[in-house]
Amino acid sequence: MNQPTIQEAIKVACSNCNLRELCMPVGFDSEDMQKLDEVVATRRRVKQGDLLFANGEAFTSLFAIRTGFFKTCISAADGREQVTGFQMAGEIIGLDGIVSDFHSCNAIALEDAEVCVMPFANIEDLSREFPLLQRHMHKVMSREIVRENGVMMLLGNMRAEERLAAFLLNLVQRLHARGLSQTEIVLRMTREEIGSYLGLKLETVSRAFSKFSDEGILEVKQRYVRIIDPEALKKIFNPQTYC
Amino acid sequence: MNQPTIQEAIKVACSNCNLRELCMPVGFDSEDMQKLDEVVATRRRVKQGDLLFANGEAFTSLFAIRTGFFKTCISAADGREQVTGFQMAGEIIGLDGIVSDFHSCNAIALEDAEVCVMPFANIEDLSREFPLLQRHMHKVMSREIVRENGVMMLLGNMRAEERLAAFLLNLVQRLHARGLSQTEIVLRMTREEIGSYLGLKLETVSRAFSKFSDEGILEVKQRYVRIIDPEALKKIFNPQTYC
DNA sequence: ATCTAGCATTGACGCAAATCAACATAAATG
DNA sequence: CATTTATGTTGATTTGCGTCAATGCTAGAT
Repeated sequence: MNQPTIQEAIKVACSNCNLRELCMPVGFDSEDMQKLDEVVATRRRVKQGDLLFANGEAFTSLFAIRTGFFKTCISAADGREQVTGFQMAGEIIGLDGIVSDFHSCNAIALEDAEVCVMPFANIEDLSREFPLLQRHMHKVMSREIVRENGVMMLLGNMRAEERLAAFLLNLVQRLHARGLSQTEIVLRMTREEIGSYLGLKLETVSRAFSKFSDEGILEVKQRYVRIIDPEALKKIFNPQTYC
Repeated sequence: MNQPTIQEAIKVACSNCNLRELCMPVGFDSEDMQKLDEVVATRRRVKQGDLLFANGEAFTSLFAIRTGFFKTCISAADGREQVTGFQMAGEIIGLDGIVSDFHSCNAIALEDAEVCVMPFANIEDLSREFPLLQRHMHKVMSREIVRENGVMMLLGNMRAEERLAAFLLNLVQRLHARGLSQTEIVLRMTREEIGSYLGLKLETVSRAFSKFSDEGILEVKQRYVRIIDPEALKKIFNPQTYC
């Protein structure tokens, strides 16, 4: 689990990457885009279940996910775990490490994955040269702060079914932005991992899925989920908007 | 409540500010420090109960707190509120606005306060010029991400008394870093605001205070709190570290 | 000094989710 | 193929916190 994953010295180019609009700022001419390719040093493959980085590990790079699906989690001294996020293609992972030069969470691949390794020194150097990149990085970090604010609302104020509805709506929205279905999901995480993220036990997550299924809102077959009635889901997520 | 607070055109200098080590990077020579003063455009006073900025308001500036105490909170469509943080002197507030150019939370002064207005354009311009400032801003944002990760652990995994213990320990630690007592606090927020931050109802917060008081861990008189037994508090916050 | 409004404390009771437990299903392995 | 292991579902019961309600405390207003 903890052995270093293979560093692959394949030079890759953001300029040719179909995920560029997700990871990188827009508005560059092709000449600047060439220079921007320098943020990515290498790619790295991470097998399902393996760590991309671990709590306590030295921070050197951010990672842009090319393929695959990750979870980040922190654990208390007594072993309790909290999943702090699920990350998919085009998203940036590793921001937690900047403040102390050490990572403060574990990033684990939930399926075989490939990431672009972006040494943070490169990012900072190029950010000083390219205001568009600087702005982009600021937005990436601010977006993460705002996302976590939303999770706090979820954990502090919502009941189990509201949390699951919010989670599913967020997930399909992000998948849809990547060209996937708005209604069909194959979950990459277990009920326990969903529960950890949502501050619930796995049984409660399972029951909420079953309830939604009984009510005709979802079709659920283990990891496969189809949203039959998205409006009903939105109504559960935020009742007041609809009543 | 919502009328704009007075913009004061007092030119102030970070170079002479006793909070500089909290807000600003260290390691500048006096010449660079002069240029760095340009990040702060003006100061602004905010009265107790008034908004520093509001959800939906255009984002233009970050704010460094000179004096006073703030809360930030978000509210759902149905009125449920979540306090996302409490901020004190030397801390930076407003990072939520960067991603969308609009603030996504309310920042409310819990006591009369004064802030340094730092137009974000100034920060970005000077960050390109001064790597130390650039690094500092990245750390400020990363620190906020890591803080929120910790709050997620709190909200997702901990019981009421653990949450309150964690909250109090965090508060005294930050106050102590500002030269105040490690053991005595005068809370700036109500039981309801503490509860909102911790995902609890005000009655539960009050009961936890009373329990700690009964057990001889705290002395509690309304907003005044004295920590009699810090070790016991740490033990509650994280049992496994001590057993 | 007295009144008032906002905040805090405490008790009784109810409920949503946790816990405990049994079983079902699917994927992994020999 | 059968067997093991991980994951998921469902039911019965418990419990920690929420809800509702009454009362107390304190600061500021008059």
